[in-house]
Amino acid sequence: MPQNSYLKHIAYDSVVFGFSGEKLKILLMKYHNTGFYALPGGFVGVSENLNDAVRRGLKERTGLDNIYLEQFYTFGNLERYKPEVMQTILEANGGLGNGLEWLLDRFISVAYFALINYKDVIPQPDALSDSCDWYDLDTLPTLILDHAEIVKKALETLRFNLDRKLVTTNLLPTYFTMKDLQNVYEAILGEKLHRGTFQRKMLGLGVLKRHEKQYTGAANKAPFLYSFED
Amino acid sequence: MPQNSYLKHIAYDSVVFGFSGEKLKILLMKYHNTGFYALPGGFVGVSENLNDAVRRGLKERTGLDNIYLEQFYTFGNLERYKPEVMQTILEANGGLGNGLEWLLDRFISVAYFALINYKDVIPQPDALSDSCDWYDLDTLPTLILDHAEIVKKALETLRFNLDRKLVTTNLLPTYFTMKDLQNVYEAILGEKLHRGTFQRKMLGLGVLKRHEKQYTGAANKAPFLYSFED
DNA sequence: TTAATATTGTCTCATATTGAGACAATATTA
DNA sequence: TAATATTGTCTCAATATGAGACAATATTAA
Repeated sequence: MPQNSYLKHIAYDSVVFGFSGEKLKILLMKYHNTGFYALPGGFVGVSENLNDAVRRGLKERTGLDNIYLEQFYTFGNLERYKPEVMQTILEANGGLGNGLEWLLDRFISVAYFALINYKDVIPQPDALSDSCDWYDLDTLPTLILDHAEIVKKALETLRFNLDRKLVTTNLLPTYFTMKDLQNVYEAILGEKLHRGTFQRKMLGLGVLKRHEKQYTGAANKAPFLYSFED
Repeated sequence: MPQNSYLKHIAYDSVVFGFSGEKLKILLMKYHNTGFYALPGGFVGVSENLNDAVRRGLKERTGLDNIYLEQFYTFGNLERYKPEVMQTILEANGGLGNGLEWLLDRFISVAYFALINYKDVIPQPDALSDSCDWYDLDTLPTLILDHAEIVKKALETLRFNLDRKLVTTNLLPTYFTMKDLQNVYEAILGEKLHRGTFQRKMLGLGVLKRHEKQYTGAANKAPFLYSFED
């Protein structure tokens, strides 16, 4: 794609949350030959909606359409302008002179978080990256630029909105148990919740549909499966 | 300022809320010879933090420093790219050829809302505008581009966060009565609140400091004045 | 000087919500 | 058939909320 196909100075970064069943994880890219870890991000086509650009990028990394996506902040501090970082990445990938000099400019980044069903995703690296993989939120590697701050703010926003909207079902498969749902809440909030109270509250929302029981073979009463009422 | 002093494609718009004592109002600019109304906005210097650019712009319009400011969304749809609007504005101000052609490009706009004490402000127009003045939120004129949508989202965000943070004191003078505070809440929420319950809740937060009574000359019990506990 | 009036600060009471534990129901294994 | 772990639901106390009631004023009218 020729360089003038993207808007200058504007980037996006996405914090893709997944839930393994125990822990919250996010997707990180590792760049070729640099040891640099970064959030999956990209640029906005000159004839493309900002939100569409982010969905396009997520589709490339995760293969998923119709992802739950929320824009939460735009980072525009000067401290995030470190051309030497991008220079290193480009040099590790065959150097400049490929019409990629525009990447060395200052960028303002619009940040989004996505909530997706961990098991549906096979992460895909891009041309500049060795890998795109899941990392535990509580043991992340060092990230480039201000990406650690972006992750922090994403989690804060998610927590802040948790009791306003039932978004956590996006982190689970279509059918899930009440315990699965509680595990997601506890992973996001970082604290234990009372089982009876949690169950009462979730059922009280009136948006969960109860299905048949899930017989796992465990030596105990089988839990109901639920789905999100659409 | 030469054109290359600003980052291309990036703008900001600000929804400045003030409270007249009865109604919520916002600041609007009216452009010379066009009848166009718009939110106060601006651009980001190449060596300037995004947040600082917004504070600089607000300082020019309101004369105020240390304003309560919150970034709430970044608007990047293609539909907001209407170069003919900016062209009309520029032609009404002496035409192009002044090195202002970059204003005809596509812009992504980072939107902020500010909460300020209405009485502290003497609105100041800029070079392109006839006026910068307060308008009732419920009887706004037609705004350019997507500015009506920006206002709508600003109000939604303000409402959504209203019971999480005590931000409304930013809309009042240093000393205010409980009724003043309740009026602000009612104006933002668009509904009446029960007096006793409201008072109990606000005092229960433990962040209001009670001062002497306010004797206004009205034929009734004088209310206490409060300030925000810092 | 006293009564009338509007508004305030606070209280009470009914209702709703929340936090924490208790208990029966069950799906499996010993 | 008993033991065990976990689930669904209930109960009860503690808290919070919604709505009205009432005494305490600051002023005006009589």
